[in-house]
Amino acid sequence: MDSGPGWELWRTFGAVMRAGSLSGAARMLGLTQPTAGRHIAELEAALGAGALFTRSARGLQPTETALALASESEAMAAAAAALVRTASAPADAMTGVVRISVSEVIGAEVLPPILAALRAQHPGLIIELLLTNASSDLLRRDADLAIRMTEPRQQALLIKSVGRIRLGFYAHRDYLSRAGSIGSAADLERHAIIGFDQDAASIRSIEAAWPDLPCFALRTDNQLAQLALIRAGCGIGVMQDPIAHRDPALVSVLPEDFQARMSVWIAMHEDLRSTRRMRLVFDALVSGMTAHIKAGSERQR
Amino acid sequence: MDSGPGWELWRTFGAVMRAGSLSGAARMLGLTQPTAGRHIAELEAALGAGALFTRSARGLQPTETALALASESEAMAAAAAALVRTASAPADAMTGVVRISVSEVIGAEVLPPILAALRAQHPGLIIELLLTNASSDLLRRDADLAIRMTEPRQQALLIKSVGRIRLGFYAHRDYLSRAGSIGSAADLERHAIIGFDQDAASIRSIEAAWPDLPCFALRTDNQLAQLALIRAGCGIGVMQDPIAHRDPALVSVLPEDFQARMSVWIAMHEDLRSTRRMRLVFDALVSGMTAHIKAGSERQR
DNA sequence: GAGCAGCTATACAGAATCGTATGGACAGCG
DNA sequence: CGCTGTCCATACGATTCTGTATAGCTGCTC
Repeated sequence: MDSGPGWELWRTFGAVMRAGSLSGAARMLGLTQPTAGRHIAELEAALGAGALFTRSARGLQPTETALALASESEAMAAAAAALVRTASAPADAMTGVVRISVSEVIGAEVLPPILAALRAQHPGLIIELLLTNASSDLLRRDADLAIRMTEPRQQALLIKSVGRIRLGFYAHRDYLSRAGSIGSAADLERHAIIGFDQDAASIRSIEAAWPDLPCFALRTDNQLAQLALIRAGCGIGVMQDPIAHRDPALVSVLPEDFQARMSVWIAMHEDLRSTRRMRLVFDALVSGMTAHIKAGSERQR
Repeated sequence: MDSGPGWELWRTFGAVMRAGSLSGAARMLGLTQPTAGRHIAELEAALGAGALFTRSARGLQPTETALALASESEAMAAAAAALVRTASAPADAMTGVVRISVSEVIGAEVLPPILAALRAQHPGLIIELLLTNASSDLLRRDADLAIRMTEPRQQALLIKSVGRIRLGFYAHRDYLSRAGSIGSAADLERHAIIGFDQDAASIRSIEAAWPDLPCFALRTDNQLAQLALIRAGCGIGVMQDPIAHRDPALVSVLPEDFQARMSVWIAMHEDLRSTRRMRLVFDALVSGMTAHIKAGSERQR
């Protein structure tokens, strides 16, 4: 039985794909360039599917065959990383690594206090935050846990719905006193709206929710920057109610005309159920996010 | 940057998990027992999460920590196997390995002629058939393509619906002439019904479709055995119309009272789109299954 | 209880792998 | 144009890893 080429070869293959050169890959992995070169040569010989790369003096360029392997190679790397995480502590311990995938806003604005409380109780926990708006793959184990705004419809995932976050338009009161307050939606024409730049999906969802919105005056795809712009009094933008309500200087704009809700789920791979720290963090995220959503329904005093 | 333990160590870890012993794992991988033992020891040292196995004179028993790693380890092995498959030929060639996951009935009764025609056109294709009724994981790449009877609701999958297969009750004419023909559903009480033994999901779906069915007289979870029993004249059972119609000796029983439809999808991982042979087999499955379903709507002559 | 079969652990020699050192090629820059 | 930085390919010595051989343990069978 031929069990294929050595797995170490696949590791350097992945590194070469990402680095674009043997030397770069060797630096990544703590090897030397000749070793990386030997690995690739051995891999090509073992596969017998022709060359994987075309060598040049400024690096290795992947052939079509190598490109077809790219995503699968990353999946293997993700699996290896997940193994290391899961094995970072005994399964029944409250120590070790947990990797959480969340959106930028949640990760920067909502999670820190939740995680702080969690780590105060369990100092051995190590949290890795993967801040990305593109939903990374839980099944592929790019992360152990995830907070999702779209319902994960996949088997093999442990899912808990925690409610819906209210969204609204907000502006700093200094901005409003400067640019003039707003009585009706028609007044928005005179105002600076903060929105997205190129993120087509977000733009479309905003347009779907509020079709008669004037076009964005300030554009960025970075949602944290949007929040900062609002707080700095640059204009009017979309904000989660619970986040806005923390700052008394932020004023809700046309709360009747512009509101939306965003459902929130916490998801975890089923296999992690028996790993105690994963379950612990899962429960902490559920209760923390529930509290966060609840805070949004109360106005600041 | 510490990039974790060597991937080869994970490979022997997986083998030890499956074999239950160092010696068995070594035989699987073409290594020797001392090497396997060294690998595990090195892995335990590298992870620092305590022992992965408790050694005994009759093998290695996984600890809870090791059990938590089992499924992820298999995912890594699946990724490695998928890499070997994808790299078994140049991406633009019509040769190489394609692994298909299908149900036992489809795999044994429907696919063979489709695959025969395909291989006649492209002799370089190597087909691996994974016959399992439990839907294996496409995202985890246990297989490259799959024929599914439930709609795959996952991103990153290329899905094509090919229609619905009609199901009905059938019996061999010899059986009916021996046991008496059937005029109404009440007559079924006197007859031998072929059905499932322990497969709770299948039993429930049958009961949902035909609530007033007498209990099964002949039981097996192996659907191929069910077909064989029907063909041998043992009794009445559920059969796909297109399969039944091939054999003039099979007679439809109460076609008005007992009928159902089973939707069929062909699914493939998105990443394989650019691999030409995968696309080829995908298209062949689509057209082949479409033809199969169409054949079910015509009675045999 | 002796014998057998299966397993793990250890010692040591051989083989495969790796790193160092070097040469050659190419692109960017002053 | 020459210099520099980066890259790949090759040769050779050192290290690491692997396999063989052996001892010890356990459970089963006769």
